[in-house]
Amino acid sequence: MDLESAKKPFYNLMMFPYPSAEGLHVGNMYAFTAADIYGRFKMMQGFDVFEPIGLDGFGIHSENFALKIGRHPMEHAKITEKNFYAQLHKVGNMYDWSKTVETYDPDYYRWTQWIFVQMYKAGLAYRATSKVNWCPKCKTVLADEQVIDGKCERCSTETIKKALEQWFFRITKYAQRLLDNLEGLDWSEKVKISQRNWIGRSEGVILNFKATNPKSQNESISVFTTRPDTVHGATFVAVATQASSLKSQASKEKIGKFTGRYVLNPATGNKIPVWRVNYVDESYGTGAIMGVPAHDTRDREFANKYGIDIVEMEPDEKWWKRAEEEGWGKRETHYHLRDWLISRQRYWGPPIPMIKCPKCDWQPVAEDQLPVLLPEIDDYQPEGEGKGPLAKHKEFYETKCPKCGGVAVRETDVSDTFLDSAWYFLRYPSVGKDSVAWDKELTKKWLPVDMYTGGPEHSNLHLLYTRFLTMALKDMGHLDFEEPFKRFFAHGMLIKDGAKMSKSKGNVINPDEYIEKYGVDAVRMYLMFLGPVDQGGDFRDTGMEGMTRFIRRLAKIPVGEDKPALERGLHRLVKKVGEDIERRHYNTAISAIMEFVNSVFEVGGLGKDQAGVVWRLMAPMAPYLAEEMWERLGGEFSVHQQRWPEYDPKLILEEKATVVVQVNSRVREKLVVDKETDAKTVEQLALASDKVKKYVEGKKYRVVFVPGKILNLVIDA
RNA sequence: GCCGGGGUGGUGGAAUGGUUUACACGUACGACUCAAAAUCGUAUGGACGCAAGUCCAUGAGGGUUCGACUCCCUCUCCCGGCACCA
Repeated sequence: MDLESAKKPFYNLMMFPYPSAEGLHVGNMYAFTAADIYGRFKMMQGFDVFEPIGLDGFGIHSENFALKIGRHPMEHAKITEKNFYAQLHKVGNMYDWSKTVETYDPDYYRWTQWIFVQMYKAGLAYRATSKVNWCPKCKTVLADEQVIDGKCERCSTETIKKALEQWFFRITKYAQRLLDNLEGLDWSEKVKISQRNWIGRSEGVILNFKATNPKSQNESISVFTTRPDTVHGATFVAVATQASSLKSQASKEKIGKFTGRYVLNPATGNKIPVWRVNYVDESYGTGAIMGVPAHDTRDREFANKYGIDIVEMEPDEKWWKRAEEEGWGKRETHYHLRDWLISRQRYWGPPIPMIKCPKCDWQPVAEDQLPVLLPEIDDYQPEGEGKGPLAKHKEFYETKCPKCGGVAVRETDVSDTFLDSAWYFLRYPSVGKDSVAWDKELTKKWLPVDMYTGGPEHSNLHLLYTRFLTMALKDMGHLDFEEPFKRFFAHGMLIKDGAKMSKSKGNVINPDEYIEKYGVDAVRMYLMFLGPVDQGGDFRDTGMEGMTRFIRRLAKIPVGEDKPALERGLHRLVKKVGEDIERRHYNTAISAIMEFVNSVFEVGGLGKDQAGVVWRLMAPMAPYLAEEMWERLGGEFSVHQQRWPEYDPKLILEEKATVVVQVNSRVREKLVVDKETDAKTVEQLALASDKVKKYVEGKKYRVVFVPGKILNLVIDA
């Protein structure tokens, strides 16, 4: 399809996979099939559907794997790319293979770096010292997701926090907008709630606890609280422990030490002690809290342990007001969202395009000098000491200052993988345009994305980063929309025989084997038949056999004269399948087709036109079979270019209806009558039946009647 | 702890106020076959019963309603996410 001339653009995007060496996971195929069916359906409805695919092959996941098997990440990327694309060609999706994106391709990361420069120029990228997760054994920085219960994901060593100077993106500046915009998005409530929690807005008050000695005001302590209405119960103030002292987030035990100081409770004027405790996070709020044992369970636990006073009280709204009026409190809104840490002391990522000059400080690399190529080096293993492998390569980092031309050094850290994937959807339509990150006209035409399909596990990080970046780029004038995905559909998880698939259990399905054995259409159909895609499904080999049987049966349908007896059923099927695909309930669309096919065999076959309708209904789900059957009917190529069939609403209506006759809400009889038959007539018919008569004879009853559905004779006790 | 999602036959699931268990898997029996596979047919929630039939059943308990898998309340278990969130 020609993207420039398309009339009714529909951008059908699925989250691109990161290519593991094991190859395409059946879970990928599950998600991609679900997305592809929707895209093919939209195409048959007359949309120009753009459905691209690519690889998220830069970053720590791929790098770790390469390290593990001792292969150079660059070489590894080439191998996995070949395998992945070969596999992706086999899953029956209508990808636009002329527009692929690989995040490790210099033609791509050139623009990832360009975005970094734009962020820097806009004041949204800054440097700060931050504590990162550090594994002493692997000597490397770990991402938060790689730390599980305080331990390194790879070697189970207890991780520590290490202070390093890093690059950050100022996502917190957009916290409120990220929150507000959620309202207007056609996303599942689940994902929206997850984002709201992640952003974690809380409204509270900064309260000032004055020092006991009025002269030493610098010994006052400010705390942040969302519950100033409990301030009169505060019997201590707790401040965070020093970073140096042990603070493992795994430990549930409350530990503290009295500082020897006292402050005054602003509400009561009481003198209360100041403690250092391990359960206060120094990076949130003011790094100090008021301890209210009567109201907060953690504070109570702590007070009990150290014998601190507990003043029982009830929350009192008046303190909100008095705090402000009397000047010892100030309303503030806080967010739990943290700025996005971009730096990675690793090899396999885009070098951050910044240069440090002794005279001019940090300068961005000139845009016409991008990309800063990632050099092919042999010592790519992370070694620690807070620096990435590139820091060992003079030929890489020695450069000149873009501003003064003096001797300067490049940044040797690379950027986070999440940055690679935070803008790829902008690139797809513009692949091949070498002079811009994205073409203005194409972007106007194709974006934002109409339908985005992917895993719910990306609700917080990936989806928040893309939204943030899109907003920032809009504010800089590079885009004219601020929400990247109009609709987001989260698929569920595919399991095998009731258990999560994992390498250690050895129950991971390789889609290639199944495609080889059963054919891609049968695998697609089976995956979609398991249940609603948003709920996930349980893959069982016996079920796979069943679907194969169905497909064989389909191919055997005798086609001849139209069967009038099937006409109504066919129109109903068109309605049902269309509606089910629209809401991504492919499982019930398939059952409906199965039911129809069962009825086809009852009447001994299908008319040619009728068959044509069925094959078109099946085209999105079973693209090859539908094509073949369509061709056999003599239909013009291709079935996928045909219009989605229409149904006649009048033909769907039955003139007969089954009315269920109940006595005291228990089913006693079923009557087939004209749809419009009135209550009296149905009642007469019902009473003529012995099954009803024996329950109501000689008794008084009242009648509940729903035309065409229910006649309930209620004998009141 | 908080926030989501869920609990329906032997299994995956269907049904969003009106015949619970669609569709499929599995199982049993039968047909075809020398035999097996494949295919086709029949049956298949539970209890009692020769049968007609009756009663019970959508995690547990209660409520609303002529009628509840569906709506409301309480509880419970499973799955997922977040978490010393001040």
